[in-house]
Amino acid sequence: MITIKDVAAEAGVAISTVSKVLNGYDGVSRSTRDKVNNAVDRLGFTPNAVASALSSKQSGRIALLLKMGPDNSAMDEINMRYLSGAIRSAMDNRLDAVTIMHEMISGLDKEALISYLRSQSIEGLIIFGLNREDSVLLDLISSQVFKTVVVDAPITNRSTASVSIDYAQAQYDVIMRTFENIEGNRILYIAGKDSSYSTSEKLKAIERLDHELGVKSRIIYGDFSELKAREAVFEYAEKSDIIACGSDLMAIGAMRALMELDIFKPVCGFGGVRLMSYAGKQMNTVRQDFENLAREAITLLKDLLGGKEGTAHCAGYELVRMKYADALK
Amino acid sequence: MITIKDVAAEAGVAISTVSKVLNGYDGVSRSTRDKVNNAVDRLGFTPNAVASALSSKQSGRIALLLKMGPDNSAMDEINMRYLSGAIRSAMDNRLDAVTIMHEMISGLDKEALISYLRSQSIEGLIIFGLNREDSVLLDLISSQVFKTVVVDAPITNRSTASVSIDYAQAQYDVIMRTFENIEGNRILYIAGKDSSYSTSEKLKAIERLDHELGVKSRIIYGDFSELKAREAVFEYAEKSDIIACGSDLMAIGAMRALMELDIFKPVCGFGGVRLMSYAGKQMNTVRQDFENLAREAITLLKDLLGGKEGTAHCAGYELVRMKYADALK
DNA sequence: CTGTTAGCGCCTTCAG
DNA sequence: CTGAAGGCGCTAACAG
Repeated sequence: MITIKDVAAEAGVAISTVSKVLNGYDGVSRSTRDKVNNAVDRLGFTPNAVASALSSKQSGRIALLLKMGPDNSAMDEINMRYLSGAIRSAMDNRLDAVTIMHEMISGLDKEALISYLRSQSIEGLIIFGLNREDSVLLDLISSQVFKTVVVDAPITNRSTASVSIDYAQAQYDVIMRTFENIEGNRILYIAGKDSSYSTSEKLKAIERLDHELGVKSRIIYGDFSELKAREAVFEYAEKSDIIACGSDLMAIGAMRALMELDIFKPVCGFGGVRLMSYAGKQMNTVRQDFENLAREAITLLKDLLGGKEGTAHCAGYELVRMKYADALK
Repeated sequence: MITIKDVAAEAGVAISTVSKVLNGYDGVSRSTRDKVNNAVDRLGFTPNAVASALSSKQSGRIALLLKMGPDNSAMDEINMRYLSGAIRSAMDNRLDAVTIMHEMISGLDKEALISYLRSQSIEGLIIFGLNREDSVLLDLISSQVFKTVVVDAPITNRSTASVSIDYAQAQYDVIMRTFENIEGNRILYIAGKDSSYSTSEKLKAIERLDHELGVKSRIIYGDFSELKAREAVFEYAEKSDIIACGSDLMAIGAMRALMELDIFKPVCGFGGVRLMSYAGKQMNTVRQDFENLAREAITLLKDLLGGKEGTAHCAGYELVRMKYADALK
């Protein structure tokens, strides 16, 4: 293995000088910088990240915490988008991202978790899919031991930032669009989970609709399950004019149920996953750019690691209409 | 941060002794071992993996190479299964897994890639989704610079092992089952990609059917695309008795096309992803246990890192019939 | 602007 | 069976 020492010798300078140019510090003349860079190229030197981490006490390692959830393809699709965005962005930011599934650490208490993360030299965390039931994680966040970015939950403190879209507005928008050309004002809202932060936000949209437009809404918790959404539709569809769902997967379940009942009611979803194309009819949904959300999360984390304070950020979304053709690329 | 030194002091022994019990070496008396372990617990010590890696020159880091492929949920589902299995298993084996997407390194030539992986202190690779067109990776494998396990491609050498299911047999089995109660022997086989190793294997099943049963088969390359499978069906379904597809996604496309044509032909897929439930009718498919495949890959890699030679391994599969209810959990 | 010199935390011979 | 000592490759003051 060829080391910084070899480079120094090759370039005819001191070891620390090499380190400086490698790390982009200033205080090195143009000419020595060139000498060093040439030596690096000539020798095909690549710095040893481990040694660097040990020495600088900065590993640049971050953990991506994903929730796999009960097996379903929609969740997989979303997680994959998150991952893809986060990993790429981490690479661009010279951060070293390891991914961890919630279940892998679900047995640990706060102390054990901290100790585990420390032993992995993890400096920062990005938490996807956090909800109010994740008490250990919530504690971890308040402890402020690690710099963390929470995606889709409005939690911040000095070392915690958050990103998400404006769920209340997005949910409002997609329902409004779905109301176009519809008579009636009874909405069956199939919400996600009580413990989900985004679900609470989305429910604000329903409240707002109630007040602003005198909409009559019935709220059922579908727990993000296709099956439960299906059952809700069997039970309440007749008495509703539109069916709004807190997730695309539930929208699929709802649409399938309607088809079996052989009645038509407009349905809207939330998320914008390709899977939705399989619902059977085209539907409105809110498309979240999951990759971008992850990228923003990385940027925020980088800032936190750089010493900035945590803040809440808002990402964009888009209203779209998905149909089977969307699945065909 | 509390170090091995503190533990040594607390336990009243030398640093090296602590190191030994930590790493499970023998040559330490039962009583000192206990003293050390107690000290570790009392202090809540967790070893610093970075220092350990630097010192031992064994990072225990492996890279998981995933191919995201053109956006589709089936691929996401499979990748997520692979990842989930690999990451968990890596954790159990005290390996540190980082995931890398093929596209992130697609611009690099062999040298640059080696240098990149080296700089990340990566010792081993697990490559998912390799095909004959990935020349840089193929070169990397033959160079034997890293211990690597290839999933789903029969490549081995002294430092390369492989795992996959017996595609030829599995494809044969699922087609045979689909032939049950069907008259006729004309099969439309929608294959994956020419450059895919598993596709070649699956095609052997067709050959075998031709010889053994006098089946008349027409082979079309669908490139794993739902759309292409759909088009193939529009063109050739009438002249076929069953339609066998090299992937579930293509099977979905095929089934949808049949429904639009309003004719019925049995269809079978391959993979066993939940997504298949959305095809519209129940279908036979080969269910691969992707998580397990990944776990086996990790085990093999661990062996390779431990000095064993590379070998080819075979994993199991199962024939199943998927229907919409499967999507409902 | 450049070079010298301590460590970072742990592993690993090699004496004792 | 235990302890002392010398690195691993790099960073970061601190002199020069």
